[in-house]
Amino acid sequence: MKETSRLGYAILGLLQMKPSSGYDLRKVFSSTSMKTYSDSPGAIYPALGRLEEQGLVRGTVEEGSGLRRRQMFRPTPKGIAELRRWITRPVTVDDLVAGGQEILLRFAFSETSAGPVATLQLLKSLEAALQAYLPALHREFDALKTKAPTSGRLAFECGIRGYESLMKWTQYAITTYEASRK
Amino acid sequence: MKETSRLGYAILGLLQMKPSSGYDLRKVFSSTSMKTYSDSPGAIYPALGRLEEQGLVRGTVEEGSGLRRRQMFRPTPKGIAELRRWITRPVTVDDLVAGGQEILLRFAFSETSAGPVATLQLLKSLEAALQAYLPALHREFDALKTKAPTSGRLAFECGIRGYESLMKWTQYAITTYEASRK
DNA sequence: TATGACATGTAATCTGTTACATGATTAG
DNA sequence: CTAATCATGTAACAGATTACATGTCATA
Repeated sequence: MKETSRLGYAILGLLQMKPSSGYDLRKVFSSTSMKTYSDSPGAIYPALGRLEEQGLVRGTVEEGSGLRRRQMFRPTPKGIAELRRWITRPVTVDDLVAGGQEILLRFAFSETSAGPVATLQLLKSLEAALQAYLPALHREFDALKTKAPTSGRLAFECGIRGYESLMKWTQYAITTYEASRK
Repeated sequence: MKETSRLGYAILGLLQMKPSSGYDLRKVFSSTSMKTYSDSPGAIYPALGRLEEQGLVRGTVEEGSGLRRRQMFRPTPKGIAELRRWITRPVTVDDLVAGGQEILLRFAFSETSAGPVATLQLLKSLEAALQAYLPALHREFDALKTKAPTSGRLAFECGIRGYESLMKWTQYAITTYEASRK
């Protein structure tokens, strides 16, 4: 079985929070802060089709009296399990290099989909991955510092700051979660 | 003429700093911190081919005595002009939403390709875009704060912190640049 | 001489973008 | 009645991934 794309997981996560039609999903993606994902019908309807083929979601046409034709999608038990599997797998350095967007998506759905314990585990896993990655980045920066032009050096610093900011957020999120569990 | 992809500009920028073969480029992309871009031959060689078709680079086969067959690529004048055009165009909010990776790439090449004045302009443009975007993000956060679950709220905060960190870096970079110009 | 690194490429496939197409329903 | 919005899709295309294919050169 082929792997599910990031858009696929984003859709699966949204459906798990609230059954929706393709059009509903488009609205979510086009409204701010989820703009990273495409709101184009040419992306969403095929993605829904693939998820349905894989047995992760099921669509049912609504036939209310005066209602427009509208297909509501819901995750199947298999879809819910797959979503949880994706969310709870450990964070790797590759996940970080890829930009952290996927991790954030996993985190955003983790509470409703996998529960607070799993959420905390995800955060700890992220912290561990960052703790492993940051020193390597610093070493690389020290090596590059002398020979690169100013703009290259600053660009690298931007990346490092980004990861450091992510680390601070992670620790803040862990604290918040641990406080709310008491 | 079709638009050049991000990978295309990354290649163009690297070639402008140092003429390279496809294999050289793969090594740059596979070695740390440029891992965002694909180091697979199936991405790089076609990308080089497209750039050559568009007249932005030119490849010449090296025929040194005992050397292996090796094609070195260099940007053409047209390629250099196109790179500068891409670097110097103003930063939009859409650029920010897309994740800021493209902006960073533009910045990384800006000094060698467009000069320090253009680099400073790019940074100022980025600052302006952030100044326009951050208040909107905060408003959206306030609206979402009450109804979203903890994980959703925290995920949003992560995004905001990222942009704030980027803003601080931008201001730091501007200061650095202005100081070095004196 | 066989193994592994260097170096370049192609083919199948998947995903997403852009643009177009269709029809139902509601508001003015 | 007509325009806008709701709602769903398709078709052509571009770009990337994966896996495979090919051949050169150094070295053990």
